[in-house]
Amino acid sequence: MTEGTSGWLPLSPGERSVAIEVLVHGPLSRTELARRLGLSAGSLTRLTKPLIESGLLVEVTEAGAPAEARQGRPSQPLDVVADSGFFLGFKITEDAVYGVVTTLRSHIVTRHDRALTTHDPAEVADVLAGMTAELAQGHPRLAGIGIGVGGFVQDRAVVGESPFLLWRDVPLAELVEERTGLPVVVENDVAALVEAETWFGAGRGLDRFVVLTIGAGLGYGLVLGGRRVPFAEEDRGFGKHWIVDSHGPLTPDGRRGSAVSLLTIPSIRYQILAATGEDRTYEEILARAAAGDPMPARVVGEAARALGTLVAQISNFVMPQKILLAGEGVGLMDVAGKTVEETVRALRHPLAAPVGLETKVSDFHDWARGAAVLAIKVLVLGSAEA
Amino acid sequence: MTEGTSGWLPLSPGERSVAIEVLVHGPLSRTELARRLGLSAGSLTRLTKPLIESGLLVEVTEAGAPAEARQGRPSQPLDVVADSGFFLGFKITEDAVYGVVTTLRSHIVTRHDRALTTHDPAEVADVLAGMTAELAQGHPRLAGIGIGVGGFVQDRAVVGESPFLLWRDVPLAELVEERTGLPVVVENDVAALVEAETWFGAGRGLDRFVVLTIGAGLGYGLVLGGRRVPFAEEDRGFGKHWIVDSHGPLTPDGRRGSAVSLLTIPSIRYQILAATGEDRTYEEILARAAAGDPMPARVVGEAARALGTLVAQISNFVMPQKILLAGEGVGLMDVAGKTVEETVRALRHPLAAPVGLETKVSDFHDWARGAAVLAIKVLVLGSAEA
DNA sequence: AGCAATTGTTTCGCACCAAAAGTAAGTCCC
DNA sequence: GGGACTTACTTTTGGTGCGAAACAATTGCT
Repeated sequence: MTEGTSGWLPLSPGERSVAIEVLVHGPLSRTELARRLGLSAGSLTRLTKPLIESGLLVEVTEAGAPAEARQGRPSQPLDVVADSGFFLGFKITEDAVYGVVTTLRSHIVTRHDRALTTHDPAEVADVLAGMTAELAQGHPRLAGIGIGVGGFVQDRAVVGESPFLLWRDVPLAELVEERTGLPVVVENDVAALVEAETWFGAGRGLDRFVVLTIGAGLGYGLVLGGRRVPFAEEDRGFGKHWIVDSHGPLTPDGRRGSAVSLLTIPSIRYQILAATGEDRTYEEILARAAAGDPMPARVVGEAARALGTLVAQISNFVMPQKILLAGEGVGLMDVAGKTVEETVRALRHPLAAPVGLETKVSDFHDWARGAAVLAIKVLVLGSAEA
Repeated sequence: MTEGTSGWLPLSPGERSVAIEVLVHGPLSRTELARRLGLSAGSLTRLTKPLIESGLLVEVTEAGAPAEARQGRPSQPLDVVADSGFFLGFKITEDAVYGVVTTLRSHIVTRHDRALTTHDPAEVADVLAGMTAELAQGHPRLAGIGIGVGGFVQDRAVVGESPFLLWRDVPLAELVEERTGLPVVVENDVAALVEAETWFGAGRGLDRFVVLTIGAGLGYGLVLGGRRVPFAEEDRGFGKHWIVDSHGPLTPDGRRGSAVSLLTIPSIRYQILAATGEDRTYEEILARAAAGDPMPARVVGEAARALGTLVAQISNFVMPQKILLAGEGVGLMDVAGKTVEETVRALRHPLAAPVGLETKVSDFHDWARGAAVLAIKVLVLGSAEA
């Protein structure tokens, strides 16, 4: 199962930086790489040679678009062989496991989900191993597995605490490794998504970047200096009960105007249920709000103002170049995006640089992809960062 | 003027890290340094030798307190020779220049101030050069000058924009260098103070740390991963008009509840003047508020709630281990510290880790000291970071 | 005195890199 | 169409910085 692909591991620091640069920023010539990495031309020859020999990189002929044919010897761009290795990403939720197979470039090749009927760690590991076996059939060159879990994860291996699975100190990486024989990386789901977006997504190349996810709960990830800032408390969920409006409506958790009670999907549905007695889906509520139905419009408007307040506060204190709104609950932006933007404007200095807001509706497969990207990051690049 | 002291420049990266560690964390043995820096024992012998020969470090005999006399060969702690070089720090305000002489350890040796009657760049540089000449009499071994200015500073050399001096693109470092013959580092005053506190002050050794200054204006500095996060907008003052309470009182700048209009000394004095017709000093207002005089108590309480809101929002999104409140306007904490803490508690999750609040009343000499520390950082350690 | 523990030093070899010189592969222009 | 030029890459060489391991120094303990 682990045939062949183990050839390009491990990488030296120099090789790693070359691999990352090509992986993230597409085909690049050696000279261009030397410029970006601050190395000499000679070093690039030395560093790229083993990467090409191991099959991770290839010289592409760029027959399609030579762009501007300049003077001198033509450059010889290098690119990663996207299918030189495949990675598995899993996202574990309360009642299902979502799995994807991705290339080195994090493109999703296959999806595969399975319901979860138990939370017993060994049985969950069995489920993951079973899904791995099935997915391995179509893609023999699996190089590693990434698993995203809501909760606090230690050392990218042990689930220290996961409230919804009722887990404490479960060595999930070990359990799955011994069943599959593949290297496994476990990480908090939000952290994995943030890493993925920083590398390949909305935060690519940015210095200051924030990810805010809205779904069953809220997620918050901060990237500064191009690196994710680790917050232990955050993964435990303590940090998220932001009070955005102490004059706001009283909501289920008994605290006025907390972001969780105003913004998350269950809270919005609960508010409608409590007010009208009708149990509507999130999409139905958004549609009615858009249509002008007063009650849903009020709840959605309140949520939009809460979101705008959060965005403004984040902008004020972190000053990101971009904020990515992700998760299943960002449909809000389609209906009430204008309210969000107005709220942000009202709470910021008129001369402050406008914050870039990007919305990305994501389903559970995107979370799984995030976990796969983390596996790529750790396994291909040798767990550079803690 | 620049005799002798130029011997220990420049340092290699390894030597630099050793110098910083000893400078910041006091006397350390070679073995201890090897442990902290992740280097081998042999490397420490190699790295410390030139530092000792140049006179920057010495082996101290620690005759005073051998603490626990353990088994084995006794360690040989190294310490910086604090008076192997002196540094000048200046803080330029609208109507005065404040100067200090500090040791390598940033202890203030001498203070010297002078009124500023002009804002012409050349004349200001003349004043700085004159003060330098006077201070150099008592301390011949001056190694460099640091200058803190409110406003936007480029490349630690050019004042790009300073509203209160009405400067644009003034090459202040160059002007002072050619008058004194000493190397000069110019930086935004808040940035310099943050660097100083991160190195030698409240933020020593912390990973996540925030500085909030209250005075004629507000200042905000963020340290993550032990490094200050640079915000270009921040230095321009755009980021600080945080709206902390959109239901708050209307204040001079025409926007409801901005932090500047609720918290800064001029704003508080203005509020009292507008309400009572009496022009009181900041200290008088605080004293009256403490005594229970309703009008000052209301204004001060409002300020305390605004400060608490800021602290809570910063805690929520940056999760610092400590927030330092500095500047001339933190006397507020003595009178209404309880209100601040209550506000913070009300706006955070009950299970969230409590944020460490530290208050430090600072005068303009502390700002000047911050500039001196930056000069130490850049000049001794070779401008490691941008 | 002998042994263990701990710190610091010396020596050696390896990994990595920059500089410089050399080679390859194209364009430009008379 | 053929030399001159330009740019990309490779090879060679030398230097730097580091770790590993052997060695020396200095103490406490028995």
